[in-house]
Amino acid sequence: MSPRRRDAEGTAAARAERRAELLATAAEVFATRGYAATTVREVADAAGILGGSLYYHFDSKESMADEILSTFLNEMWAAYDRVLAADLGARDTLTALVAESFGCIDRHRPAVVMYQNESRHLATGPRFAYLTESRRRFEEMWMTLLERGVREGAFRADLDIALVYRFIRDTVWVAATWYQPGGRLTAAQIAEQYLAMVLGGIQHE
Amino acid sequence: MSPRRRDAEGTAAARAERRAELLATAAEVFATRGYAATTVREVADAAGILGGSLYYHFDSKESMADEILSTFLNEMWAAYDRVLAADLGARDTLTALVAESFGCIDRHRPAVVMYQNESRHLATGPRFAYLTESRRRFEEMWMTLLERGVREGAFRADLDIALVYRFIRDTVWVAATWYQPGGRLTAAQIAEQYLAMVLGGIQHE
Amino acid sequence: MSPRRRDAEGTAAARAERRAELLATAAEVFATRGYAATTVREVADAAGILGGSLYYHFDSKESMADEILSTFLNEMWAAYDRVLAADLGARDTLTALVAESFGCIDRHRPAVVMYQNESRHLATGPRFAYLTESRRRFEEMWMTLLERGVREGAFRADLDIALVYRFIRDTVWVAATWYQPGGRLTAAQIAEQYLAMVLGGIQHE
Amino acid sequence: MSPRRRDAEGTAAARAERRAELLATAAEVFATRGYAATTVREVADAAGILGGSLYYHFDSKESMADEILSTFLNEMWAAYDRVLAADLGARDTLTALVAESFGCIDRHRPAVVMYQNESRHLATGPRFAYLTESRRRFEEMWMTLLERGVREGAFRADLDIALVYRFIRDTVWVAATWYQPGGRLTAAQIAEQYLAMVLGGIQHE
DNA sequence: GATGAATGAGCGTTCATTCAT
DNA sequence: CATGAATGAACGCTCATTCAT
Repeated sequence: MSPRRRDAEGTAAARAERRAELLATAAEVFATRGYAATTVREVADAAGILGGSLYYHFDSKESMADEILSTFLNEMWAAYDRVLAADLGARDTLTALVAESFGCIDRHRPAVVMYQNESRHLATGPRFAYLTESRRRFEEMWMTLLERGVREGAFRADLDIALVYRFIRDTVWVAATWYQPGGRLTAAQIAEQYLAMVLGGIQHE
Repeated sequence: MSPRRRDAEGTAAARAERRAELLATAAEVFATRGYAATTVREVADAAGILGGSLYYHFDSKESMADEILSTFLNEMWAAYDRVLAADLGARDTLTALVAESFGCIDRHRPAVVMYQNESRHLATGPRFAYLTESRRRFEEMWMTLLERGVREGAFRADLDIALVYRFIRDTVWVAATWYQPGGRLTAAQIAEQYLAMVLGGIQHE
Repeated sequence: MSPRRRDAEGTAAARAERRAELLATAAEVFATRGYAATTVREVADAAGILGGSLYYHFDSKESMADEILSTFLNEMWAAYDRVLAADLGARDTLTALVAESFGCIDRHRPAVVMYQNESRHLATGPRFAYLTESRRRFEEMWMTLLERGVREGAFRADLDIALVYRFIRDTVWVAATWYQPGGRLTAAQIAEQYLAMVLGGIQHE
Repeated sequence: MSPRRRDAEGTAAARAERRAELLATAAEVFATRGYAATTVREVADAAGILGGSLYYHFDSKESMADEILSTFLNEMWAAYDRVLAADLGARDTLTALVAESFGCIDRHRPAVVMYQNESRHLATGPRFAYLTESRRRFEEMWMTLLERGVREGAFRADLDIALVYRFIRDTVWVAATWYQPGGRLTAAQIAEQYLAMVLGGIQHE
């Protein structure tokens, strides 16, 4: 590897790293204060630079949100696709999907919070069409799984499938709003408990 | 009762009715677009008047949010207090609370959505201290109930109580974001299904 | 005419009048300082209001430029079309067109200056496509007239027509940059002298 | 000449050449987009370097404009002074001045366009006082020439001298906005035609 | 000579709010 | 009660400029 090549890589890598740093900061602030209510100056303050300086790295406030959300969704779908490719039974697939979801919350908490709070509003712009598409695919995936589970006798047949879908979806993702990495419970422990509740109910038998 | 008195009451009643109308409109728009992203003009447009005219009825955009949220919370607590006063067993109390919660969603859907999306942000101002207080009381009420339920043998003892609390809280309230009055399922039917899931789990036994 | 009708008309008229006032001010400032170099606050200062207040009347800085230029061009073409409809000989048509042009300069001086200085730059946006179209029609009209004049024996045949076109076009319109309504010479007097020069040359015979 | 001396000269010459290159690029961009509307980055892009790098060569955007305009004006006045020193008759002086002017347009087209479009605006700063002074001298020179021409019987006496001055000035310089070096007509041919028009008029006798 | 990250003033624009009518 | 013109603070963003490397 020539020194020039190494330099170029070093520069590009440093740049990417800085972007990632700034995006992590921005995601944190957006998640805490809300995207619309957060000013670009607040993000910059949190990053220790001036408002205008953010525009050296990003085109716009919107493009920060875009990059934060798409990075998260890409990783989420990669994880989901691995689970689906494993071709497990309905119950085990559900278990694995919930576990992966909590893993995403663990690694992308601010992005998940943003997704919860802002996607409905952001999705109206053409730039965020992928949010709508992701939501559609997500619903499709879960509905298919739940229907299969009922067919296979793994899940109760007396429940409204669409309602169960929303029940699980909301239950899992809203956890991002209160989950704290490094808190009393790990993401895996929370996933385990959630699965116990969702599968078995909270009632003593 | 003198004619003057009656007039004054008529005027005051008309005024209150107009306020309520405007607040219902505002809540709808705030819930749809998000409080921060909604302009006063959008609220006024939806009400068929001009932006400035809202200020005859309300001090500020914030005071609209205040009135919307406090009206909802007051009614919610009145309903909860009636349930608690009935002194039922843990399981029946839980059932009644969930039913009442879905009733609130039915009657105050936009306010509940606002509460979900904005309360964290709004609660930072002193004017909205009651949001924090309500959240505290809510948690206290549910934790007490769940602990009692475990003690009484109504609920499973192997679950993390704090997690169950959040599980139920989120499950119930997030429903406001998709619930449509007059849709396929009534609020009561949704409540019933939710209770079936929460109590019994989705797994076929 | 009902009082309501009269009121509505009065309001609409007052509004249109205010717009016209503000546009006249804006045109003056744009012409003096240059469109790009003029800030919205400078326009507002000249109008005695605050920067933001302009946006009650206009969508954007660009829409002010648009309205100023299109108003001027519409009137100019109306005048030109009247001349062309009169079906005069080439010499008299040229005389009448030059006279009307100076009339436009007299009534729309700042707009003409803006057109001179900014149209090339503004015309790149789709909103100002009419500037390009007007320029095309203008050239076509003049070229046709000059060719006819040569054919009819009214104008010299030894000159490059395209050059004569530019000669006249520039000569006439650039006058807007120094013409002062109410100055030593009226627009009509300037037109007369210009015609004498253009038609007869400055050389003593 | 010592090697050191030769190196220094070589360096200084190379530096001056790079400056001239960059100024030519800058003038082109300023003329095309307008000085105020052109960003330093656009100039740098056109030169194939980064925005900040221009500041190694120039103090500021303004100093680029300064150097472009003063270089042009210095050369123009050198040419004019040569003409005036020849002590020709009024008609021949006018002919020579117009020819030299078109020569300037040929060699300094972007600078002339900038001068046309921006000098009024730039001249307000003290740094560009020479623009005002040049304009004054220019007017003085032409007015003196025209008055002499009328006295000598070379030019018509029935025209307003001040108007004739502006007529010629505008006619000549505005040509820079459409002249293309290497186009259908050379600068000398355009000058010839312009002189034919200005001196003899466009009318057939 | 040139880079690239940052600065900071200022821009066009928005919007909650006021108030004379 | 409502209008509509205006306010003024703040916003997202731009850009001439600086400077360590």
